[in-house]
This record gives sequence, C-alpha cells and structure tokens, in this order.
Amino acid sequence: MFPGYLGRPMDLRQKILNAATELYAETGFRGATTRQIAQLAGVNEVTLFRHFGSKTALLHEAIRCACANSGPGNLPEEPAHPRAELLTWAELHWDVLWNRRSVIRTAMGEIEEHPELLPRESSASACAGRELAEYIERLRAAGLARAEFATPAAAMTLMGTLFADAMSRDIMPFAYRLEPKEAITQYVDLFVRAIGAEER
Amino acid sequence: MFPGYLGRPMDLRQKILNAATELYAETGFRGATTRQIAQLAGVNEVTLFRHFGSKTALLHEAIRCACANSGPGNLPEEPAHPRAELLTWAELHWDVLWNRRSVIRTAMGEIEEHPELLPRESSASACAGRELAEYIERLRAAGLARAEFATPAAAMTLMGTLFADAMSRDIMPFAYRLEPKEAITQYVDLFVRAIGAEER
DNA sequence: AACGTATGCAAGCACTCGCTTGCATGACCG
DNA sequence: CGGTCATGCAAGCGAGTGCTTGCATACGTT
Repeated sequence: MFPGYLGRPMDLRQKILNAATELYAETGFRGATTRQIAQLAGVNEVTLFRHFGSKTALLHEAIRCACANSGPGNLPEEPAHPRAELLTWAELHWDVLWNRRSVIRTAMGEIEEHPELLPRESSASACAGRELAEYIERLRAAGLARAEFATPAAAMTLMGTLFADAMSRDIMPFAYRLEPKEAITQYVDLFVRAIGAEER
Repeated sequence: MFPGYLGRPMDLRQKILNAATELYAETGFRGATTRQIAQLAGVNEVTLFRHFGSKTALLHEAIRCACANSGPGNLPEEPAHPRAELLTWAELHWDVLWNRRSVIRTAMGEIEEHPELLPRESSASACAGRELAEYIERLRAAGLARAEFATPAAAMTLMGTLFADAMSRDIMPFAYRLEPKEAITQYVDLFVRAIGAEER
C-alpha cells in the first residue's frame, strides 16, 4: 500500500480514533457513520472493523480517550493567595471545558441512550471537582475562608458557573456580554467574596 | 374510524407533538424515527406526514413548543429581602430546568447539526437571565447589593450554577451530595454574600 | 526469494429510514 | 341520502447503514 502521503504514517489506529471523535462530536453516535469516519481518517471502511471489531467498540474507545483526565490541577497544597490561586485554576479549568465543549455536549445529550459513557469518578471534571473541594477545605482550615457554607455546594458553585459558561457561550452569545477572560475574573472575584476569602 | 379509546380523543395533533418531544428527548433527532413517534402517539405513520409534511417540520414544531417561555418570573419590582426573594426565584428556575433537562441536554448536544433550534433571545432561559440581571440592578440601585461586580457576570454565576446542577445532578450523582433543596439554599446564600446583599 | 501481515478495493447482504401511493372505512354535514 | 374529510392499512421505493467476504497488493522479516 501507499506509505501514506505524509512522511511518517502516524499511527493509523490513532488517526481513526481522532476522526471518530471529531465526527461523534459533530453528529453524535448515530450520525457518525463508519463510512464517514473512514473517509475522514483517510482509510478504508473495512479497516475500522479489522481494528476495532464494531462501530460501537470504536466509538467507545474514542470517547473514553477524548474524556480522559488531563492530569492533576494546579491548586497549591498550602494556600496563600486564594484569589490569585483560584483565578489560575479557573482559567485552566475553563480552557479544558471550552476545548472539549463539543464532545461534552454531545455526550451529555446522548447519555440516556448510552449511559456507558457516563463520566466516572475518575473523569476529568470529577477530579477537578474533588481538587477544588479539597482546596476550599484547606482554605477554611487556614482561616482564609471565613464565611459559613457547605463545601460541596461552594465547589459546585464555581464549577457550575465555569461549566455553564464554557458550554453555552458559543450558542447563546447574547447572554455572555463579557469576554471569557474578563468573565472568569468576575466569577472568581464573586466566588472569593462568597466564601469570605477576600484579602484585607 | 374509532372515536379513540378515551372519551374525548384529545387533539391528535397535540398527541403527536407530545410523542415526538418525548422520543426526541430520549433519542435525539436521528433516533426519533417516524415509525416510533407514530406508535407512541397511537397513530398511523402516514398521519404524521399528512399533518406536518415531514419529520423535520414535525420535530421543529414539537421542540419549539417544548422550549417555549413559561411565563414571567417572580422577582419583585421593589426588592426588600434579597435572600428570600432570590431563593424563591432560584427554586422555581431550577424546577423548570430540572423538568426539561432531558430535552435541553439533547438539544444542546445537537446544536451544531440543528442550529435552527438555538435558544432565541425570547427563550425561557434568556428571559430568566434578563429578569435576574434587572433585579440585581434594582438591588444595587436600592443600596442592597453593596459589593463591586459586573451585573452580567453576577447573573450568569447564579444562572450557571443552577443550570449545571439541573443538567448534571442525575448523571453525576457522586458530585452532588446535597439534596436539591438544600443545595439551592446554599447557592443562594453564597450568591447573596458574593454580591454583598447580606441583611444585617 | 519466501512468507506473514496489514491494508486496499469491490461487491454485496439484511436491515432501517423517510416518504409516497392507492384504497378502504368511518365520522360529520347538508 | 350523498359527499367530503380525516384516518387507517398495506405495500413499496430509493437511499443509507453496519458489517462481511474474497481477492489483490505492498511492506518487513527472515
């Protein structure tokens, strides 16, 4: 066969998985047909089945890869400046959500049909949530969060705000008048005040 | 034909629209086949086409109905007790989102394929967002929100938190340890503090 | 050179989908 | 009664869809 129009042929398997993920994000499970995936990957349709056995198996592997944890976050063990630390974390977390918004939306929309794709406790968002909650606990322990609140709810407040922003910003532009960066700064400022962590 | 197994036959058109909405919420645009919709509505498949012309037209009408605005909210013109007023509003808004979570998730997941279904500025959530923003402005004008913040971002904070909760609670149960009612109370308390509206 | 492996290509199969057609039947109305 | 209208039913058509089979071709290893 052709050695591939590029110098090194880049693992075929990975090329197929990428194509599958992209098509899935755009058109969902039903919409991503094996013929289209093959074409986008520049590969014959039969190859999909020889590699993965079935469309279902292929898509499962593709999506699981696409939603894998993206590594530990960046919240310090010993909090010192809540606002700055939370801002860094929030920007990073928002970026991850924003870049994957298409797959995430599709997967959420089809979760009742494909519960196998349910985010597990080890998923990226679940990890981020735990990290944030633990950080908040450390803040409180260090006397840096002086307000009264339930930690899980507080964590979900910031997580949810970022999540909703990243998922809705491009489809409801009229509701988001601030640029992402500016908006995130505002979210964090509001959050810092909500948990009583203003520096003074 | 049979007069319907029920006393009054309940507008056929509406029965079809309901079935279409239900199936769409479960299986999406592609997944909701005309044969299934017809069966669920207890109607012959041909009838769908005679009434609506095409599957596309049918689903568009069905979804547009399902996402229609649910009437004006309940935020007072003249704010007096921010916490109580926001709590009532938040519980009502969360209920709306929770009840429609299935359709909303599906529609969001397919928005790139079907942008016609984009929530317009007159949609329920858009209206709720504007209402909340205007209410916050009134709070500020009345000296009841003493913190410094950008109103749009503040509104999106509470809206986003409620949205994320209603959309994710059933599919990421491990992330939501508080019962809905308790969680919403916490969200509102945190929000009230964030905008500096604690009563004292 | 010989062989195993990975891929391509063409054809096809059984099935589903949206949609149409033709005809029968019952409900309502003048 | 006769006529129109809404609906049901059966059949089918053309276009996909997931997946399989058979065969040819190229590469790497020995």
